[in-house]
Amino acid sequence: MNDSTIKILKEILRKEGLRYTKQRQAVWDEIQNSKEHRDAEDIYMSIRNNGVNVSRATVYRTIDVLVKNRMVRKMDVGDGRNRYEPRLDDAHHDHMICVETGKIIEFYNEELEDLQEKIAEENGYMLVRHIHQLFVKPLKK
Amino acid sequence: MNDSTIKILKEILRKEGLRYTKQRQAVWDEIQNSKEHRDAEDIYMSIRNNGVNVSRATVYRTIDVLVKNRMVRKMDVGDGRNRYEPRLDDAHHDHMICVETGKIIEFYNEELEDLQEKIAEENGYMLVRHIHQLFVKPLKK
DNA sequence: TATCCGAATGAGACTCAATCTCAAAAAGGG
DNA sequence: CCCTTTTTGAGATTGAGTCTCATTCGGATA
Repeated sequence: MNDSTIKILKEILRKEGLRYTKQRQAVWDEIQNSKEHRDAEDIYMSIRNNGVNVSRATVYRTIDVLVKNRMVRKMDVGDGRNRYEPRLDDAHHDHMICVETGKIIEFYNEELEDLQEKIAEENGYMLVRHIHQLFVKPLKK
Repeated sequence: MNDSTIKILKEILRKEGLRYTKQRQAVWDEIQNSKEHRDAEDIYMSIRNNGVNVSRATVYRTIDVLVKNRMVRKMDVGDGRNRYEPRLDDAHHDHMICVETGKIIEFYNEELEDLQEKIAEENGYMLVRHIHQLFVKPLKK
């Protein structure tokens, strides 16, 4: 939809030795244009409703490329369906999931990030990535 | 297999209004007797190999009861198959997964635990539970 | 210990997200 | 425009996990 992210996508596809197609562009547009945490089916349906012909296979295949290239973050909410959100250059964050409302709250805590690296190192490892979800419920007032 | 854990299991089943059966005992024995992080199919096959007749349905149903009653911890390693480990009275811990060898290392860090509660509270929530996995690779020496 | 009834079991059907297949369509360099 | 290679898509397949329901079993009661 906007010039700069089209260029980013083309750049990544070239780097991966893949071709630029309207389906791949549509998948990236769809994820990029909504900050929500959406599942693959939702993304697939939205693209079709926008009039672009695409298959589930292509949606999944494209998401894999985007995840690998850090354009999209894949998150496991624990209900069997992965959720995806755009990454672009925004900072890393983790998620808090309200067990009563299902609401997803993003958070970032520097101390937490540092601590994780420290723990990995203390065990002789280097942190590659992490999954961190807090399941919470509202504090009663 | 050992008297005290049989009593614990019977106690839980009674509390839940469920009957004590050899299948339920076998599932608990199987999980309890190995400190590994095993998947349901693995547990199912082991029980059958030990000569106890059991179905997958019963294995899954029993695991749910054990998880609910904190006898077993269910963990999502991110490959689509949940792993289970005995809990008994051992302290809580998180997991570090080596992306090169697949090895699972357990860790516990008090500071990390406190920090998570603090983050939840700062957002107006109470921590119920959390998922925390560090994907790591060995530090080169 | 025998009876009885609701709970538990198991074989296999089913669900559903995700992956795979492969013929047909499209990309893109020449 | 051609040609080769990649991509696509419809639908089949996979696989973890759940559900169904006729049959079996636990265990309270007498």
